[in-house]
Amino acid sequence: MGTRKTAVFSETENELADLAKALGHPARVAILKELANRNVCVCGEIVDTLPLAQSTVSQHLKELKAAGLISGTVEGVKSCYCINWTAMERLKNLLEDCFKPCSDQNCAC
Amino acid sequence: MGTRKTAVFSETENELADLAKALGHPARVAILKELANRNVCVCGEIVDTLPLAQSTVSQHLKELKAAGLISGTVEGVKSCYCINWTAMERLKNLLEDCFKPCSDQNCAC
DNA sequence: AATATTCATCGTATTTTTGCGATGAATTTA
DNA sequence: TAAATTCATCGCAAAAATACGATGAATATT
Repeated sequence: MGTRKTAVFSETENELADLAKALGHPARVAILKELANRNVCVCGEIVDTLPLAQSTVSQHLKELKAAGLISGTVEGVKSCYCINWTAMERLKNLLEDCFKPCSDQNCAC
Repeated sequence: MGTRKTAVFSETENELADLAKALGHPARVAILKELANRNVCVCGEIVDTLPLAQSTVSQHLKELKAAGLISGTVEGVKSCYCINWTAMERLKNLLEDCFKPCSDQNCAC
């Protein structure tokens, strides 16, 4: 119990769910927004823009990276992150492809 | 601790995060897919398509409804659900609007 | 060399999520 | 009226997520 039964769902369902889950926190949305706005890859400045502890932000960055939504490189003593636009596009495409409305829509709800 | 600090983020960030979180589980993705494929609003047949207990599916439906991604009506002894295409569109738009790449992309990551 | 900065990781506490069986209400069917 | 069906909710257990401070490693600065 308490464990997600991922093995039981399709590849695509899990992929979309994982990407969505990574986006499913306002802090991570804010981080991605920040990364999208700066052309230069930002590092710890992200921490300054968020009302969260450094360790917490670091954890969120780790999650985004694990989901493939961002990439990061070490620049001396600093860590530099930026958005993975390919993954963002992938998310949009999955969203588009998975939920196509069928031809005749006569829902009563 | 353990509580999401929603009050600290912007309306838009929270809205997108909430929609994404609702989508952040393969079972809920599967449910939405099923609802998208059937023009007739489906009810408990969803349970048959998923390898989860009825109570678990019911809970996922509740979450999707709370997020506004689906709507449900009671049809006698049955419950009828269908996708809220407006919310799906809203999710896509938020995704599009929040993460616009800035003009000059020279990321080194 | 000593100090400072940056940041990932660890440990911990709390809350939320996930999942299931049991129960019960509402409606159908027999 | 009695039995069956549908399904939401409750209660519980286990796991994951959220958040923070402390620590330490790596690099910069003085």
